[in-house]
Amino acid sequence: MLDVKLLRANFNEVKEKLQHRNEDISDLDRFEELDQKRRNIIQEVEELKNRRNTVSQEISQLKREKKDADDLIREMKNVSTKVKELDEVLRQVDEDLSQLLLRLPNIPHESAPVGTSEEENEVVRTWGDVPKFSFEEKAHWDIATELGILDFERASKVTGSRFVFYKGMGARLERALINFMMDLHQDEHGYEEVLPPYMVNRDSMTGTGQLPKFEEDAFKIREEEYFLIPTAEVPVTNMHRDEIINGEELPKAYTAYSACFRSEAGSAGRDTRGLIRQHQFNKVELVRFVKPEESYEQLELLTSQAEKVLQLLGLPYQVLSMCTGDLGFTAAKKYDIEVWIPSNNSYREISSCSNFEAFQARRANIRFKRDSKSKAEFVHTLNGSGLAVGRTVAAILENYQQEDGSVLIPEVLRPYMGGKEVIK
RNA sequence: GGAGGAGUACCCAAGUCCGGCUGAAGGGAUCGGUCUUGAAAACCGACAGGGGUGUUAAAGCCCGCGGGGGUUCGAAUCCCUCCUCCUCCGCCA
Repeated sequence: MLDVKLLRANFNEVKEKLQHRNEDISDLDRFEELDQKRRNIIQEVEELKNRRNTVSQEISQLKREKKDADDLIREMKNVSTKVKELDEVLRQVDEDLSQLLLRLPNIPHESAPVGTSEEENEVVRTWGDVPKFSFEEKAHWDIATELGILDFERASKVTGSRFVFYKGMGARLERALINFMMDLHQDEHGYEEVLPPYMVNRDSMTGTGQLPKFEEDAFKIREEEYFLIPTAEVPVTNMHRDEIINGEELPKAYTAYSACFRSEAGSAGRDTRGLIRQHQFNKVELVRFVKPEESYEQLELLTSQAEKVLQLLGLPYQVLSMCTGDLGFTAAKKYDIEVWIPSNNSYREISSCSNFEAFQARRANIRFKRDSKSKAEFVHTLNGSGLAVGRTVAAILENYQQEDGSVLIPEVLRPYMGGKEVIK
C-alpha cells in the first residue's frame, strides 16, 4: 500500500512513476476526489460528535440535579441520527478508498531499470560455466522417470495435472536439499528457522499483497476462510502483523521451509512437463525485517545468500535486475536469480529477491521503534527464495546428468544423501 | 463436536449485576529526582499507547476496554454476532 500522505503531496510524481509498470492504474484518478470527500465528512461528523459529547455531559449533570433535560435530549436525538447517517457515508468512502489503495502497485525504486517487458530486464552478473555435454542431454523428467525417482503419471491419477510423486533417491534428494539450504541459512547466514502454517487467513494474504488483486492465483479452502500459502513469505511476514518491533532487534531474519501452492491460473499450456511449474512445490524462503535506511544493502546481502546456495551446489546462474514493467505488484526492486536448465537451453527463475520497502509493512501494519521514546515507523520488508527446491532438483538432474543416465550428486549434498555419490 | 469460564493500557488488575462527576481505580515495570562512595531499599514526581483530523508548526477535536454491529441523549457496563484463550467431556495423528 502506498503512503497516503505521499500520494496527497506528490500525486503527479507518484502517478508518473507508477505508469512505468505493467499495471492498470486508472483507479488512481479517483484518489484525490475520494480523499477530499473523506476529509470533509470527517470534519462534519466529528463536529457533531463533539457537540453530542459535550451535551451528554450536561444532560448527565442535569439528571443528577433532578432537573429537566428533555429539550437537550430531543436535540441530541437529531444529532445522533445525523451522526449515524454520516458515519455510514464515511464507511462507504473509506471502503472505496482502501479498495483503491490496496489495488495500487508499489512505486519502483529509481535503480530499477525502466522497461515494459521482460526483454528489458538487466543481467547484473553471471556465475559458473554452462556445461557442455559430449552426448545428447536429456530433460529432467526423462532422466527422473527412467531412474524411477519421479512419478508424474501416478500423481495425475491420484490428484491431477501439475502434481508429482518423488520416490526413492528423488524424495531423498528433495529432502537433502531442504536440509542443506536450511542449515546453510541458519548456521552460516544467521537466520532463525521457522516452520509456518501452510494455510493463512484473508488478512495475511492482504498484508503481503496477494489479495485482493490476485485471488484467482490462490487455492482457497472455504469461502472467505483460509488460503493455501503460495509461499512461506505470507505466514512469516505476517508473523509480525500489527506489531511494533523493538528497533534493537532489527534486522530480523527468518528462514522457513514450506510447501507452496499455486493455482497457476493463466499459465495453461506452459511448462506442462517436469518440475518447473507445479501446483504444489517446496521452497526455502528468506524473510528480513529491516530499518528503512538499510533496506537496499540488505537486498544485496539477501540476494548473495540465495546465490551462495547455487554456488555451493555448483549450478551456473545469472542474476537479473527486473525492469519496472516486470517487477510484480509489490516490489520496489527485485532481482531474479536464474539457473541454467540445459533442456531449455536457457536460464530459468529459481529465486526472486525483493525489497518491498514499506509497501507490505503499511498493509500489514508492521512497525518498529528506534528506542522506547521514539515514534513508531514502518519497517522495510524483504524476501527471497533460497531456493525453490523442485527447480533445484530439476537443475541438478540436468546439469549433473551422465551419459549412462545416472546423475552425480553435488558434493555438499552427499552428507545429506547417506554418503552416496551418484543416483543410478 | 458438547458443557462451562475468560478477554480492560507494557504486565497484573478493579469496575460490568443496577448505563451518566470512570473522558478507566490500584499495583508492578519503566523513566526522572531525593538520599548514598556506588547500588539496593525508602520516599517524591512522571506515566495511554496508537490512529484519524487539523496546522507552517501546534493547540484543539474525533476514535480506542478482544473485532464488528445494535439499543440509548449517553455504553467498559445492556443486546446481537464473530474471534481468541482457559477448564472439563468426546473424537483424534
